[in-house]
Amino acid sequence: MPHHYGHYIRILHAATDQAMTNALASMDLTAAQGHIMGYITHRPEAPCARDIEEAFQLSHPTVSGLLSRLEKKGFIEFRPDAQDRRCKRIYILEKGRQCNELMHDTIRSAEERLVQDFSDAEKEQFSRLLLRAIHNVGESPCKRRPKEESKEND
Amino acid sequence: MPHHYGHYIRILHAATDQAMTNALASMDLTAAQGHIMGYITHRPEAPCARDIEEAFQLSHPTVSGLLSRLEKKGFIEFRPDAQDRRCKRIYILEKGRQCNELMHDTIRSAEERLVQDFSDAEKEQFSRLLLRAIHNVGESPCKRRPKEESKEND
DNA sequence: GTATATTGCGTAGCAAGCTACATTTTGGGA
DNA sequence: TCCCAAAATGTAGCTTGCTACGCAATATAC
Repeated sequence: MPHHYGHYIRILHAATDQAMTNALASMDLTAAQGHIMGYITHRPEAPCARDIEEAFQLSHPTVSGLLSRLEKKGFIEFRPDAQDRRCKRIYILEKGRQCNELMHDTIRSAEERLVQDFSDAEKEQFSRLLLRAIHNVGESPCKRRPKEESKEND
Repeated sequence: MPHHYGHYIRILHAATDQAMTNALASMDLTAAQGHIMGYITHRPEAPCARDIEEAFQLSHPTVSGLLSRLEKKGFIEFRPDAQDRRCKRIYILEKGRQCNELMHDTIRSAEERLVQDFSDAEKEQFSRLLLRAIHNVGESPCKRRPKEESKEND
């Protein structure tokens, strides 16, 4: 009897996404936007769109849309890079910095709720199985080649 | 150190969805459309949109859009119910029936690939943990109340 | 039998994902 | 130097998900 992993994963994704979006609604952020804000905030250097595409495995148009909505709402700002005029660096504005703590806690507690009745061993196992499944499927949606050299540190 | 389940789940969902969509592309079906076709096909009675919303936990507009695209491509057909004029029953057309076998195999092998190096125990565990996580999150996206009475059989 | 609630569907409008293509800038090679 | 490839972004157009409406038909209540 086959297990319907695809179905479970779709349901689980929809549910977690919805839960996080609801939890962040008071801050005027969606789940996707919140995760990106978290990434930008705890980066040492102001990232550009490309960095976010890499980190979240998302296509450029997707990231572009998310960032433009964040900009329109006043969470972030674009400033051109002095060295490379192709690249627009992303800076957090005051409004973005304000909701950082609350957002971080909100996301963390949503993560914890997901596995609230799991033992430590089960949590480990869940992570391992998810990562193995990701690896098995392969198929990164936006097919970007792996970028063989690891840049100048990070 | 927290595990980023939300992140893993998002990636896994995107990857499986993409893999299934690629696999079904030759039949002019997407993953979402394929799953619905499978559901309609192996139903004893011609279902209506509402049945699909229940089965897949999707909102009415989402299902409505999917079905209208399937209709436009000639996979299905709507016919009004004789008893209840509100309800449009969904019938599979020849084109839909033709790709049924191939589609079923394609989806099944994508499911198997996901857990290709899992032991039987790990497969069981994966299903159990996914279902528990879904239950923990709760939060059904389209908040339809649980329908306290379980209808006549089925 | 009529009034109201429920149910099924349709549509508008939005977010978030994708592909495919164009544009600009950078950088490397002949 | 000059030309072309690679990289970063922009934009058009699609699917899939949602909420929030409204409408028509049925079912229930009085």
